[in-house]
Amino acid sequence: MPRTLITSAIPYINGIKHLGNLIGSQLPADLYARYARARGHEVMFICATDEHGTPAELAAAKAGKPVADYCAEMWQVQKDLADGFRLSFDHFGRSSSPQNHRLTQHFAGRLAEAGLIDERSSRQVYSNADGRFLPDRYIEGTCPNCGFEDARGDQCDNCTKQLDPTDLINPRSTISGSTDLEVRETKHLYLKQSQLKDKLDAWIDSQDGWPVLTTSIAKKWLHDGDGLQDRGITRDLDWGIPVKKGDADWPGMEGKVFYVWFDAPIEYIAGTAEWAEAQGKAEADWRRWWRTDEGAEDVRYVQFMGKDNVPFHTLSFPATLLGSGEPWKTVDYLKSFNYLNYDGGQFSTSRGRGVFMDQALEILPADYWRWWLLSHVPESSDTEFTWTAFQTDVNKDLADVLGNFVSRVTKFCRAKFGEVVPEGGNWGAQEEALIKTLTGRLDTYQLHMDAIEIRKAAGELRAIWVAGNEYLQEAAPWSTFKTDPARAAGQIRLALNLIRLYAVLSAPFIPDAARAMLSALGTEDDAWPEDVRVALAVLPAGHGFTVPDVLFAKITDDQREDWAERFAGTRA
RNA sequence: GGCGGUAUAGCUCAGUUGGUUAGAGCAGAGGAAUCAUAAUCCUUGUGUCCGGGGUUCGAGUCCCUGUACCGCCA
Repeated sequence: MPRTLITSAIPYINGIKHLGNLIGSQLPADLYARYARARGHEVMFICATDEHGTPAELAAAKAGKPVADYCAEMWQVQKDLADGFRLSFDHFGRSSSPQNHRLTQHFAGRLAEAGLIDERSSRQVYSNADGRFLPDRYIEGTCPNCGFEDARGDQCDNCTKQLDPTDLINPRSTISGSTDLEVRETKHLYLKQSQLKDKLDAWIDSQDGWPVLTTSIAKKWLHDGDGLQDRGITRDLDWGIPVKKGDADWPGMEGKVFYVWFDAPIEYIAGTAEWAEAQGKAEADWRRWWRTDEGAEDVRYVQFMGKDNVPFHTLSFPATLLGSGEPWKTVDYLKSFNYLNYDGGQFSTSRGRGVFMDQALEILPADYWRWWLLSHVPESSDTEFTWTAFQTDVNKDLADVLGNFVSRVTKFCRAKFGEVVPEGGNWGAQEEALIKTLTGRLDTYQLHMDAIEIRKAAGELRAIWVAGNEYLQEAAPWSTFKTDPARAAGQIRLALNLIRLYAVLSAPFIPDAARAMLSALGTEDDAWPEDVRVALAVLPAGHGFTVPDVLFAKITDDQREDWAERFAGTRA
């Protein structure tokens, strides 16, 4: 049995994500996980929340809560929304878990032993009032260059000159507004990525068939300018994973934590360890997914992420894994996405522009969003979400082509034969032609899904739905029924089986509707078709069914206008 | 300022390593059917493939250049 490890980029903890974030990693990852399971793979699908760092601390402070409490609450919120979208994670973890603490410290220790970590001193701004060091963007002051009063610590937005926080005149903390700041000497750990440059370069060259987007971004970081730079992996914060060398203390690093980008990808591994604990499994049960010396040599590991995350997954995280000198599983295929734009502009979390995950589920069932987003996933370039396109596409594809097919077949059968699969009639040329068409299209569909060519797969699935309508149109059971009822019965028996086949093939995209279809047909048989001819005979004559409710109600013009207005501006 | 991406039918997008009359879905037009969520099916595209150069027997597809939009970085 093939084994597939799937991870989705982990969403940051502060706040609810918008649809652009969803389609950029979690949703396509879920599609692939569902498909792989349906094809009989043993799948481990991991996601988590990314909880450390200054933004989380500030969001918690704003909410008036301890950061740990805030993160726990927001984790639950994100977990519920993931469930709402039917994201089928085997585990949805937290980067703040004990497992991640241990693993992160372990990796740091291994890297130190390998001579890949440097201690370097730097001068940074400390705020006495806030009791903390301030990252560049949390310091503002007057620009020494142009006199602009709200220049940030890293750059003046007025004259665009790059700044060092210590250059600012009358600097102040943007957290508290305090001007009681001083410059302190502080030591930090740096991961010597530059020493791993050739190894990473060779590793990327050894990958076959990665999307151009992925490799071009990685190559640029490797070769641009002075090449891959060393990166600081620690911070002067309270909230995070304490700096340790494995189990041992790290002299000089007391009170410091690892920087969020260092521990976040390690959470993929830790999340699998969390899964094992939650399932009451042994250590070996998760290690067989991640250690090539403990059973992971036959695992295929696929990552999903937006293009902004590519450098971390092609360089930083592999640097951690390869640099450890241990046989950890590295990614085999990295699927990256462009951005989804909203109605002529960007989705914006800060301005509340666009549709957020909670709002989306308030107005429509998950399947509507899943279908539209997946069939328009920004694979080769940025894509545009517009309400009119959403309305016409969803109405056409889901309501008219698929939903109405189910409706017309089941209702016709009920009217002429009752709610039971009718008996009689044999397959003729039309049926043979349909089987031939479907066999070819199924083959293509699988090819696209295997290659994670999502838009093409969606197009093929839609064509499979259309083939059913074409068949009905040609077979015209409403017509044959008048002259040859047995023939009509045979046609409808085939059409009812077609509904079951559609449920199975569509389930990765629209799991709820798929379940509703199977349920209406009174069957649990959701086996992936090995042979179309056989699959179209699963429901035998005499098998009872019920006419389901409308699968997909259409989106009305009023709804569309209402939503377009509601989500255009600021989030309530 | 540096870097990257994108510019293809009214709209959203496909177009493998350059090769014959540039495609799909939607929208539009015409027709068929009437089982169905007024849902389906068939037919229908005279597009300067952003502009300008160049390489080539041949370029949407490669090179140079200009323009527009969008990101990323410091």
